[in-house]
Amino acid sequence: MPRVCRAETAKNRRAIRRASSRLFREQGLRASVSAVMSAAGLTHGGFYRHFGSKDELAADACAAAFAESLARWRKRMEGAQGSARAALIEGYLTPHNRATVGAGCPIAALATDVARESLDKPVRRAFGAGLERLIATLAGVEPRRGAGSARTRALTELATLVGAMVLARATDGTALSDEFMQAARRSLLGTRDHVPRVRRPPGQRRVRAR
Amino acid sequence: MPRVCRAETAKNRRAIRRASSRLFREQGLRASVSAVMSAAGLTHGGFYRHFGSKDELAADACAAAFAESLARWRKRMEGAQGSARAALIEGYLTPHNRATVGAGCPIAALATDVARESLDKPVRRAFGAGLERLIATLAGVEPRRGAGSARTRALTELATLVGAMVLARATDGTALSDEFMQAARRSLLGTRDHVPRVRRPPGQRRVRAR
DNA sequence: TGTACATCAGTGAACGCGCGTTCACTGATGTAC
DNA sequence: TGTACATCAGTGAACGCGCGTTCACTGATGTAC
Repeated sequence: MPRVCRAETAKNRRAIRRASSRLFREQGLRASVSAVMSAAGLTHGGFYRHFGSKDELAADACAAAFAESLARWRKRMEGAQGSARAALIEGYLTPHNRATVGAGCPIAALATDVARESLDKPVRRAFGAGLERLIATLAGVEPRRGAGSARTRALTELATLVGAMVLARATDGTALSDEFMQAARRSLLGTRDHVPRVRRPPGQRRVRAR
Repeated sequence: MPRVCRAETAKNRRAIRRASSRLFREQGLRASVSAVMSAAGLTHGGFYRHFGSKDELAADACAAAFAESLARWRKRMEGAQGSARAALIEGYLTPHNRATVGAGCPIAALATDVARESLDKPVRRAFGAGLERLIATLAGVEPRRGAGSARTRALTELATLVGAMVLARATDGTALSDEFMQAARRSLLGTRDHVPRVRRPPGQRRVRAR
């Protein structure tokens, strides 16, 4: 079935973007063009009508994954009863998120793959840009606490979240996997057995870690 | 040159182990058998005299990388003037460590790859076993601080270290990369702009977090 | 210690397979009149 | 609005290449006597 109408073409492009965004997160950047096209319901030959190269697709898929992630973060923050920060953290460190790599955080899924790409690859720019947006969101989530350190705190919290998720996934199926997620939740949300005395801003919801 | 003496065979096996341990960390588990053998100074055909499969090699290489890492941690702890914990953290979050993936922490290098392997692959057991040993080391580093939470603290600290390193590598070449390492160092070592009042055990060296 | 021979570590070609990319082809779509 | 035709989205075969693994071969090593 050759030559498809413009609306159909646009729909197919979105399908390729969506499929690649999922498959790259699940399998890494080595997920094949054929697999992506097949998941989008097309044959591999038509790929180059939509993207100039696999590298270009990787950047596009990465950007799409970050956009999706950012939208989810914002939704969680807005829907939070009490601390938006706690809502983000609790929403992140869940067994469901651990299991659904293809729909989850692109940082935890792709950071190592991106690190292995050479510095001029387009996926690096897409990753960096998406990352900066998530950092800004996380840094802005609770404007209190000492001067210029909101960003520093956000960077560390993100590192802890991503590290815990990556480690939980690498140890999936063992008790250690749950331990990583619980430990990070407790530490970040300040349950008493980890950080003894946390000064909690008044009016903030007391969060149960676990 | 066929049939080599036993000492030579053992030496070659060590060369394969060393090369694979480095290449897997650098390129991921998709580093090829040919590349490994070539880096070990051999041709690819002889590989199966040493290992039953690439999966078996991956497990062996992973175990070797963890052994190397554990030895380095212990050395740092013993050589520390002041806080052993601070020595570990400062030794981990360095530009040198960020640049030398092939000789560095196997967790930061391989966790995502391991997470993508199916649960029955031997590399998962090797990874889990090595990880537990590093966790035990980190948990035992400072026996103080509230009852059963040494392990919980170690798990979170490891997540933060690994997350910061992975993120620093993914953003290598940008200012953000250094920021990740500095933020994690400050947070973990308790410089005042992040965690306001840390009770420092007496006699412990005051650490500059850059 | 010396000799005869089986063993087996390493070589390099070959296997079937999947990769990223190219290309001739198709015919419905979009456009010029 | 209708007609003629150029465009181009999608197909499927093909390209050169590298993958993990196998195998016939080699000859120095290790062993049995």
